[in-house]
Amino acid sequence: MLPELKIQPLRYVLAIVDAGGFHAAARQLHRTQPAVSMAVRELEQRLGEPLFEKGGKATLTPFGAYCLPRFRELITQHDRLSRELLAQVHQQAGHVDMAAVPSVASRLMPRLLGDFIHRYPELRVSLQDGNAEFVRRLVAGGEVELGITSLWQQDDSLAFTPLMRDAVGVVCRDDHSLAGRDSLSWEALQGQVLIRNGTSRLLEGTDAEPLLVESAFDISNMISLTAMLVAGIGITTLPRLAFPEEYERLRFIPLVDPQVERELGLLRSGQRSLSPAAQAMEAFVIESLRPGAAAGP
Amino acid sequence: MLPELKIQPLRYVLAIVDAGGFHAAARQLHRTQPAVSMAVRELEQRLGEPLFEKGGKATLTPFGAYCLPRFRELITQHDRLSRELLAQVHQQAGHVDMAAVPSVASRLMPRLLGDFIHRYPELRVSLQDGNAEFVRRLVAGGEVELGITSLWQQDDSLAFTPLMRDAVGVVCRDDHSLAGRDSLSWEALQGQVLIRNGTSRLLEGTDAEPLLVESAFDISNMISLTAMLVAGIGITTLPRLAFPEEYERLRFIPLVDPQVERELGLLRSGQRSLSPAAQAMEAFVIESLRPGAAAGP
DNA sequence: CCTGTCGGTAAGAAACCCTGATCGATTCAT
DNA sequence: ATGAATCGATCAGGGTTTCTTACCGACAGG
Repeated sequence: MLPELKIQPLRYVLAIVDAGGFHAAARQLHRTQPAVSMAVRELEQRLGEPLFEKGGKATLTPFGAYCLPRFRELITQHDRLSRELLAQVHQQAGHVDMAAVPSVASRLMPRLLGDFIHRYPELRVSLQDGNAEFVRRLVAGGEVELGITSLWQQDDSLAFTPLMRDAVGVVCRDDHSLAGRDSLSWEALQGQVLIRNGTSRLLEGTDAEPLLVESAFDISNMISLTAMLVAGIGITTLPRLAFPEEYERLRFIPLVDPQVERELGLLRSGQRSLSPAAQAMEAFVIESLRPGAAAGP
Repeated sequence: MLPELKIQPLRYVLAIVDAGGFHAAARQLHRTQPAVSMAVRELEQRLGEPLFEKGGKATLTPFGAYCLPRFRELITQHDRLSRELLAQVHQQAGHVDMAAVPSVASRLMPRLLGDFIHRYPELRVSLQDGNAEFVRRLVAGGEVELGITSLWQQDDSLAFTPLMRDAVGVVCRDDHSLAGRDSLSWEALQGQVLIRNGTSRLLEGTDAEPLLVESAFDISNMISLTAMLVAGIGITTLPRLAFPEEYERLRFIPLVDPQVERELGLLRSGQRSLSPAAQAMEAFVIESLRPGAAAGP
């Protein structure tokens, strides 16, 4: 029912009008004159009405004059779309939705995102933060394309690229009896008031696991946790990156027996592919946080 | 530089998404499945980025999801244009600019335009009126597509289709000495106070030409002319159609010696072709005002 | 394990679009 | 006038695009 208008013949019509003839148009279109003639005639009989007068010169019919601005409009919209998609593909435009665990979001991302938007000034980034499970769920559900987190359980539908290892240590106030140590073994912590937090599960399955059953509190909120530590109510364990260095009275002492680490990495969907902007972000993150390592599956 | 997006592959993408698969889409597009697959792949490599995930099912990539509404938008605009142009061609939409001499405009056009818009309810008409020279100039200059007028001088660049002959007669007040006659010869008018008007040139070149030199007035405005006639100041000659029948005191007496007629017809540009709407009007006018005559060159 | 459905691939056929040569008409200069 | 130049139209042909037919491998459900 509806005739399919192809873009190119419409361009020919515009060219004929503003070049003032079929020959001149053909020249500027890098086509031969018959190509232009035939394309126009094809278009005319598809519309069922001539666009140019038959006699001699290239003059628009009234119908042609009616069509002209509309052709121009459709071509403009086509070109706008084409340009826009190309910009997306070439990472000169676009948007990345991502998520990270709080320690990464607050300690690594500010610098990283600053560098990123310096490298890709046209791209936009949205960052959410939440615990590892939250990040995993956002990535798995497609609500964000990338997550930076530690991986608890294996998931075939998600792809995890390790970026860095983050050692767990003990955090206490500077006047605590352990505060002067360079390193600790788990036995030294026995009998201490241990405050559990969201990262304490890292100790599960290690020699230090017995400590967890002794812990009196379980505080997931970081502000509350630091408040309790500063108040000298107890001690806790945290990965190095999660240790809030802005509190002068808190000390971080590495745990060496057992050595416990979390592995931070980039999480993405295993089946869904990435938008061009997210591809740029993925490569940028890997390059930034894993210096001297090539990307690989 | 810019890739040319053809409309059809975009349609394929939409169909794949809302049919939920390549096979189903191919069915509803009346194509085979490989045709759809290949068209999509062609589009993908033209964009430089896949639209659908590779593995198994037909799932959009994030880039594909980004493209989808934009494809839909471009297709919508294409179809809107296509539909609109088709409506123009099929005379289901459009606009006719035309002009007519005052007698035609006031006596024939109201009825004719009423019938026309009843026949073509979607079309719109603009009508200007003015003397024959004015009408001719509008048509020649392309400001209107059609004129209904009498033709003074031949003009190769204009096409004139005769519609009706309009006999000239004498107009006088009902108490005038000639008012009772059924017909008149020019000699009977000698010695009368003759008022010239815009149509008096019709008498030039006829036996009645001597009357013109006797005329005391030359009044082009119709209101003024009728006022003078009603006041009994003189008589005039007018074509039948230009005789203002709404004035009860005025009489029209046919001039039979010589028989003078003007030929009213449809005027259009000889080189410029007509818009579809104007074509409809042209045919309608010819059919309405020249009953029982087929259209000719 | 077989079977139906999915999408991808290969080869040939049809349609499409372009080129090169040529034509008739018009215009312009001689 | 008449010949040259330029205009757009036309036609045969070949190269590309885009379809169809036939077949493949992957996967899911009975």
